[in-house]
Amino acid sequence: MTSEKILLLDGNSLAYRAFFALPLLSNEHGIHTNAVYGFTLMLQKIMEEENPTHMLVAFDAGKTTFRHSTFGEYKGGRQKTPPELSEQFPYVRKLIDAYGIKRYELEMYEADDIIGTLCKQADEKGQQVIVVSGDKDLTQLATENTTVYITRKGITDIEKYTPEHVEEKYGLTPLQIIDMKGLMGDASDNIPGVPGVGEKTAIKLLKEHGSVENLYQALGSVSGAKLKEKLMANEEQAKMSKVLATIETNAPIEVNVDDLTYNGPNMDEVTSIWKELSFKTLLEKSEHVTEEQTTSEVTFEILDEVKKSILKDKMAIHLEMFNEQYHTSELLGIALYDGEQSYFISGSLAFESADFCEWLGDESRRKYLVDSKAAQAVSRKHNVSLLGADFDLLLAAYIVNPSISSYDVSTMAKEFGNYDVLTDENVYGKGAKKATPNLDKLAEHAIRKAQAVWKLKPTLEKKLEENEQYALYKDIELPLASILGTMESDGVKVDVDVLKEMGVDLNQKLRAIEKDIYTLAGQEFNINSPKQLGVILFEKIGLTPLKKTKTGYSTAADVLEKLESEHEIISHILTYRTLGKLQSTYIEGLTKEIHGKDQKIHTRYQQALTTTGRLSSINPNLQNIPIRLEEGRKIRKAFVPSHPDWVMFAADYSQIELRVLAHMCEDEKLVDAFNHDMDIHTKTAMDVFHVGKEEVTSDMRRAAKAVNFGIVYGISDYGLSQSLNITRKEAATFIDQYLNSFPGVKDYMDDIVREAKHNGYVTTILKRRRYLPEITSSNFNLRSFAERTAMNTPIQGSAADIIKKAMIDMAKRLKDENLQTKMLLQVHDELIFEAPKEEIAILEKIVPEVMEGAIKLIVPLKVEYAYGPSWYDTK
DNA sequence: CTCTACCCT
DNA sequence: ACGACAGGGTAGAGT
Repeated sequence: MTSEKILLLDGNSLAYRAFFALPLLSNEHGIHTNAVYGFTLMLQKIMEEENPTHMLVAFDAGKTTFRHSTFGEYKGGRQKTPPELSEQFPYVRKLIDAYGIKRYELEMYEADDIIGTLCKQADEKGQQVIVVSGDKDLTQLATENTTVYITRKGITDIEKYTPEHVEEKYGLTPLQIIDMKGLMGDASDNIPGVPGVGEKTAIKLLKEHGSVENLYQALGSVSGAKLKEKLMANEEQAKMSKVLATIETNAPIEVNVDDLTYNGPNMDEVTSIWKELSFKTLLEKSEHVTEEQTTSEVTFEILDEVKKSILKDKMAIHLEMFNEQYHTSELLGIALYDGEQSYFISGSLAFESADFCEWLGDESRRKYLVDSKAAQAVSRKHNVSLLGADFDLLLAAYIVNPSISSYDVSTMAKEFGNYDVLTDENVYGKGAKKATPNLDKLAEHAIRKAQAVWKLKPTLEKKLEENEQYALYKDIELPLASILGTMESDGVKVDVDVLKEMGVDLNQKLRAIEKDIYTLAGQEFNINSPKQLGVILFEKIGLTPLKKTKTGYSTAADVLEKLESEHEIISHILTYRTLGKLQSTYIEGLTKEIHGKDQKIHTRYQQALTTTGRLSSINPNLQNIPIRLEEGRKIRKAFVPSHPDWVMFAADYSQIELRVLAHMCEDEKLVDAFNHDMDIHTKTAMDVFHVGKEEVTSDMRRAAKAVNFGIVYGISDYGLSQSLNITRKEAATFIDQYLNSFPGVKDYMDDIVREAKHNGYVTTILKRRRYLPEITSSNFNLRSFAERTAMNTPIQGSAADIIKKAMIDMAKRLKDENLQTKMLLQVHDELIFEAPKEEIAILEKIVPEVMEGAIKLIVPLKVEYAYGPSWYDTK
């Protein structure tokens, strides 16, 4: 016989525990979810750890139980179950059913009694049982075969009561727990016990006499007159209390242990409940663990070569890579699907076929792809240009909803109703275990992706049309993908020697500062460890901690700056941090990313990641190369043109976000300021402080600048007070003054929040959307965040729209003018090119022209540019 | 893997 | 009273 393990759960008790252990969470429909959530977490954890073969969740049925006939006031005076909890019980039950777990309740009996009865049955047969509850009373059920798990604070933290553990904790046997309850009573169940006898006395008495009955027989020998008197006066009550505390082990239940077989969950049902309740974390996790997701079968052919006859005018094609770093990753194979037939060809074999390469480069033969930028980059690596990319699943899904958490094909397919793609993790494994599966499995996986692309195309295109986003998708994102791919493949040249020299210099400086710090601290320690540093500064040296983090003292730069005058060590630490950051992230980090073949860095732009429509840059991130401080800015000297006698040419939009704001809110003064090309921060200072241009001090301008930034981000007095280092009150006054000075801005902010509440989303100039379900939340934080997002996203997102359009226009213009100039980088409001010197003159004309003309606003766009022998010199 | 810190627009 | 300004990426420490 296989070893059986029976898990019995006290549903009511656990739901109560979860409810009070967790904050009152609720989903977007206002249904409270904390008890269900906590219950689920606990359930998941315990099932994973115990692997039970049998399971049951017992519930209390109704208010009256057989115990009430013994004692009418049993459980009297108990608080009514809060409605926020009651409303969750149906979900708990639904969830248990979805998990395929039996549940049971019985008129007149409590969950304890059902559990007790089943325990006894199982125990008699010698079966292993685990009881889970939040109620310590159940520890009386512990036996050699039965362990009782009681939740401690929280819900997943568990204390395991074996008879030994009971003995250890109380010095009693599990059955004596009942006697203990009889003597001491239980306030929560309104069991009286003997007044004046608490846990300590009860245990002492029971150690001596063994049970309530024996105690009363030997009452004479009890020491202490007062105690004896109390016991004597309450004999009946003590005996009744013991009866009340006794869990019934012979309840007339209609289930028996064999009915409780557990066969695993119906994950579809479980996840659909999770979805209903918005359990995002669990949903995400489940995608990683789900083992058997896929259902339908696929038939396919594995080819050794690509024949012309299989290549159609419209095909889904997927290039399966080992990892997402497609510039360096191995191409594992190519899947093709024409709506009927599926093919797979291993590795880069396909590129050996002239027919295939010709088909790939034929614009009139339409390709449907998962990620056209990656596919184009890989093709380019094989010296073929992929043309005719007609559908890009990644981009389409991103435009439809930029908040989707992950853009692997499996997730996207699921999001839009196709469940037939496995996750990459599922196929390859994760972490150190990641490996390419056998050919059949690999082919099937790739083909499922190609098929998903084919099947999802109409769904997504329809959705894009409905949302009036087809143009954004087709005329902006899709062509931009090709341009970005080219920029990535072209890469930017880096002069390693410049980095190396800086590295040596930095290293020297770091060693010196390190020594100073150790001397000042009086000991050596790891300066890079905030924990160790905190101990040194705030315990050893005795500085006053101004701020704390979750885990200890905050040693963040803004905190340390305030302490700078207190001790000499602080400024050294700040310098050490600055230089250390340059060394590790930029000198060492960038050096690692230089490709040996061409001495270039090929970053990857993530085109479907940010919720606002911006790009992001990884491996490495070239959008955060230092500029603010001169020491860091020097890093830019390493970024050079890839040909001698060429220059770096950089152009950036001036105040693009504030111009977008002016366009959208149509505030008279703001629009006017840009139409007259005024210094916007000075102008703001003039209006907010009611002074003339000449009277604006540098502090006033600085404050105005911070307010302008704040406005763009969806301002709060707290945020502004932080950036200006002023009190919240002062910040609030500033904001009020600003909004009074620019009433159009105030109206815009109010309107956009109202619009977001009404539609559930906000949009940018090119109809990019961001959904904000939390805008109606009753949780202050969630709602406030959504409100700020509503104000910020149209501004940041529209600015992103503009530069994306500019990049497309720019690429076309460079081609039309037959220039050699290459667009290399995009840094949100800035484009960086490399150009032969002869082309500088024309760039000076066309770059501003194209960028400023990308999208017409009611205020002009302004572009500034500079060029020089390195990126550093483009200032 | 999470946290802290710090770099950018 | 509480919370605590938008969007990102990377490195190092410590669990």
